[in-house]
This record gives sequence, structure tokens and C-alpha cells, in this order.
Amino acid sequence: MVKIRLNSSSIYVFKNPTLEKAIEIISEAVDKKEVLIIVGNCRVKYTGRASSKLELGERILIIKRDGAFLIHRPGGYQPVNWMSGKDTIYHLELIGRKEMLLSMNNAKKTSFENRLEDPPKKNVLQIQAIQRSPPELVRVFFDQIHLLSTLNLEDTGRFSLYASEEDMKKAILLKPDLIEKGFKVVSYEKRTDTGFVDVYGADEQGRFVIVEIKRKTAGRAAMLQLAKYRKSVEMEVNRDIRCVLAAPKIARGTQRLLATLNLEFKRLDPKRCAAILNDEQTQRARISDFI
Amino acid sequence: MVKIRLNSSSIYVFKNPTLEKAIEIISEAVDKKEVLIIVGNCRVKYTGRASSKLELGERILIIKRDGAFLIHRPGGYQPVNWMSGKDTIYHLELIGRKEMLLSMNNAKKTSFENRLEDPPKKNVLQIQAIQRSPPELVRVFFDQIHLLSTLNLEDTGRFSLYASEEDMKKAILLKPDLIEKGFKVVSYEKRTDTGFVDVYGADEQGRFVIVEIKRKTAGRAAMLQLAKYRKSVEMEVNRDIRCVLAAPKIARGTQRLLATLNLEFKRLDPKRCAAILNDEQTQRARISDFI
DNA sequence: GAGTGGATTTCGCAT
DNA sequence: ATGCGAAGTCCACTC
Repeated sequence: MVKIRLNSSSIYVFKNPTLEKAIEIISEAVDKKEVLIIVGNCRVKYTGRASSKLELGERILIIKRDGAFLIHRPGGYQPVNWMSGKDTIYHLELIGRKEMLLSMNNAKKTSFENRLEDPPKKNVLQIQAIQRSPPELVRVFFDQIHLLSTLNLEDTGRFSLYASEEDMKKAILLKPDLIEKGFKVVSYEKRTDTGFVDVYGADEQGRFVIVEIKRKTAGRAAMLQLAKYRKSVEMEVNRDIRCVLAAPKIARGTQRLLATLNLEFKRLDPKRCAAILNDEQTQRARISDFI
Repeated sequence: MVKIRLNSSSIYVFKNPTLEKAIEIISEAVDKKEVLIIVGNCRVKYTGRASSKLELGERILIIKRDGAFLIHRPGGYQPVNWMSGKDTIYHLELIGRKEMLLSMNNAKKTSFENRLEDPPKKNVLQIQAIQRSPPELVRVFFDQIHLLSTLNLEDTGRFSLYASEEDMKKAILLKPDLIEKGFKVVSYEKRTDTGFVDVYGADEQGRFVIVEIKRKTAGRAAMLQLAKYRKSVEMEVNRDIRCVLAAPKIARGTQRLLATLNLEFKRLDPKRCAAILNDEQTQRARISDFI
């Protein structure tokens, strides 16, 4: 086992640590809320909202400083097993191989102990990630650890996501003209008895307008939903209302439905919304970009 | 820079490699479809279905052998940026710091070149992950790499997930009595003009039964959907049909709707389904567990 | 390629 | 806590 301390951040790398050494390092890292990367040969068992079993193989386990827990196989975007990290607590233990197999099969320990002749060799490292609510348990059984690294990462960088549906709404609030000249926002995310209206406003002539926003092609569902909103809002305010569907485009073959339901379509490009938010917000951000 | 070859699998670890060395190692690893772990100080820019920007900080980048690409911050369950790995290609480049900032701000290279006095120093490693469809691009700009590891992982272990809705369906196919005594499965996932019926069968008296399965509490939506299925199936077979909603429980306040729509509720515990699948399937699996 | 439905969905925000 | 809607949802599947 070789321990290397990297000079930059507090990054330690351990090559082929014994399981005894590994349990020590991992315990300390979890306590100190450091990020852990563990590469090794393991089995995984999960019980909770569903249950799963993953047989022996080499994987990457990441435990983050907030407790988030990810087991990644060598391929695929998603972790094969995980824990969100909210209220996740950890329990580490060295156990015997037979104990592990019994544990994986949920057999009772007593029946095992009855059959046991020699005390078990402690040759498997069990990592339990436990969550209270919803009750979930992931157990990883490492029989070999190839690589173990503890990381103290500094990451305060701001993350900004542009042109989500949320951002499109913000852009409309900033520039109501995106809907049409003279449009005024009255409120947004107005609750109706059937759901939400994205934006609620008035046009130049003072008529009520409800706006439904879609980031992507607006389809039949969005139109029917908007029509339903119209109904419930008209019941409330007791007058006619204009309905605008704001989206990059409408689905093929829905033109007629749009007309039938007396809805209006306003082309609204998510990227343009992103650009508007950029213009408004990034004057200061741009400076920090060049630091 | 220290290079360590671990004796077990083909695992290499590089401590504080220069960016020149790193680009070499990463290129080779991506070509050979090895798993890569890169820890370093970076910025990230994403454009595609949406767009995002992540400012400077220390993160973990994982590139898997199928091209899956994940950038993880020190906290949080989800990757902050990612690429699924389907048709993802990679482009690596050493660029100057100013070039990077201009690239991150989408400025035109020409305007940059006009302002440029000295040729830029190549002191940032850019990793581009590019996807064709939907068109997406993630760019990571490392100005320092703390830790770089290439992994050749062996992972053929089978993964089994129990008690998903799919498994509940399988359990019913194995033990139709779960629905009721004498129930017989005719087919499953039968297509109708409005959607799918989970299971389609006949009761003891030979009446048609359609079964809708929910892993979780069945609500209003499931009931309306099932009622819709009934209609379209009745149109087809031209006779009355029984509708059974199989779920662990129904939502509060939906009892009346259930009656109104003339649906029946059958309590079906996902865990019990999992146990049944276990009984049927794990006789052999248990043996392999003890290897 | 587009469309549909499920997911250990996750992640918000509302009540 | 619960419930609803959105997500760069992902994913498998059908058309």
C-alpha cells in the first residue's frame, strides 16, 4: 500500500490498501465530510422503494461530502445504485465472506452461526449507506480495493442554467413585449382549480390574457390544458379571456385544434429568452469571467 | 508528475500531470475506451437543449468506456453537467487562457485576434464532448489537473431490480391468483388505440378482465385511464368487461370515483411480487451467491 | 426519427 | 409530510 499526498489541495491517493487500512481512511473521510473515490471489486445490495442486487464486478464508488453516494459501472450515464445524500448516514464494517453472502441473501444470522465452525475471516469491507425517509439501504461489499482517494475539493463556482421553462417565464416578466406589444404582466403561476397558469396579464386593450409557456414544441396536451385553464379563469373573472400559447413551435397537425379551442400561438425561442436574461444579468457576470 | 501502475487491473494514476501530459493520457484512454477519472480545477460550458455555465472550481470528471461523461461537484447526487454517451465524440485541445474566456463567452475569434498582441500561452486543457442528436456540446476547461486515473475495469456482474411495475406484471403472469382465484392471463401489454393495458385476461366465469398495475398508490389518473381503456376494449370485443386496478392502495378520496367508474380494486404489494419472483427465480441464483 | 409511459425518477414549490 | 409539475429529465419501446 502506497500513500501519496498531493501538494495542491488535500488530496490523498492510496494504492491497493488493505481492507483494514481502507476502513480507517474511509471512516475518517466520511467524518470529515471529504469526497471519497473508491475503485474496487464489489457486490451491491439495495432495499428501499424497490430492491436490487448487483453481482461481483469492478466499479467506482463516490461518496460526496454531503453524503451523496454513487456507484458507477464502467459504462452508462446513470449510477447503478445510489443514495441522494439527504440524511444519509454511513456504517462501515469488516465482515467474513460467508457473513456477507448470508447478509446478501437476507438469511438470519443465527442460522449462519449454527452452521459456523470457525470464526469467519474478516475479508470483506461492507459500506452501508442508510437513509431514514424514505427508508432506504444500500450495502456495498468490497473484497478488494484497487484505488482509494480522499479529496478536499474547493468549489464555490456559480452554476447558471439558461432557457429552462422557468427562465422563459422570467424573460417574459422582464420583457413582456416578447408576448406582444403592450402586454402587461399581472401575475404569474396563478393557481386555478385545475392547475397553474404560467403568466397572467393584460393586453393593450385591457383584455385579460393567460399565457402558457412550453420550452419545446407545444402539443395537443398543452392546448387542452390551456383551454381548461381558460374555462376555470373565465368562471372566476366572469369575462372573455385571450389564451396565448408561447413556445418555439407547435406540433404538426395541431393547427386545427389551436383554432378550434380559440387559442393564439406566439413563437418564443428559448435561446432568445436566455439571451435576454444574459443581457439583463451578465453585465456584472462578464467581469468575473475575465478574472 | 508521478505515474503509478497498479498491479491488479490495468489502473494508472497520475499525480499533478502537466496539461501536455494529461492530453496525451486522456486521448489514449478515450481511444482505448478505458474509464477515466479526472480531478482538477475547471470551468464548464454547455449548449444544447438548454445552455449552462459553471464557473471555476474543483470537480471530478468521469468519462466512461462507452463515452458517458459526468462532471460531479463535491456535493449533490446529480452531475452538474453530463453527456449520455450515445454517439458522444471527444475533442481535446490545449488553448490559451484568453482563448478559453472568449470561447466561454461565445465571442468571435476574429475580435479576439484583433485585440491579441502576443500569441496565447497554451495553458488550459479543453475537453469537448459532442453529441449529434439531439445536438449537444459540453466543454470543460481545466487549468490544473490534480489527479488523473485511467481504469480498465472488469464488470460483468448481473444487475437485478425487483418489484418494479414490470416485475409486478411478471409476478401476475407467474401467479394469476394474485388478482383473484381462477383468473387467467390472456395477454399483456395489449395495445389499444388509446394506450396500453397492463394485463388482459379472463375470470372464472369467462368474463374479460383488464388489469392496470401501479407500483404505488393508484390515483384519479390511473382510474380515468383504466376507464378509458375499458371503453376502447369494449368497442373492440363488443361485450362487457371487468376492470381491476392492482396497486398497493388507492389514494384518499378516490373511493367514490372507483365506484362511479365501475372499477374494482385489488390490493397488490410490490414486495410480495418481488418475493414471488425470488421464489421462482433465485433457486439457482442462490447457488451463485455462495461462490 | 418521433411519440409514449415508467422511474429507487430527482428537484422544486405549493399546501 | 404530501402532492403536483417540470426536467438538458433518462430509458426502453413502438410506430
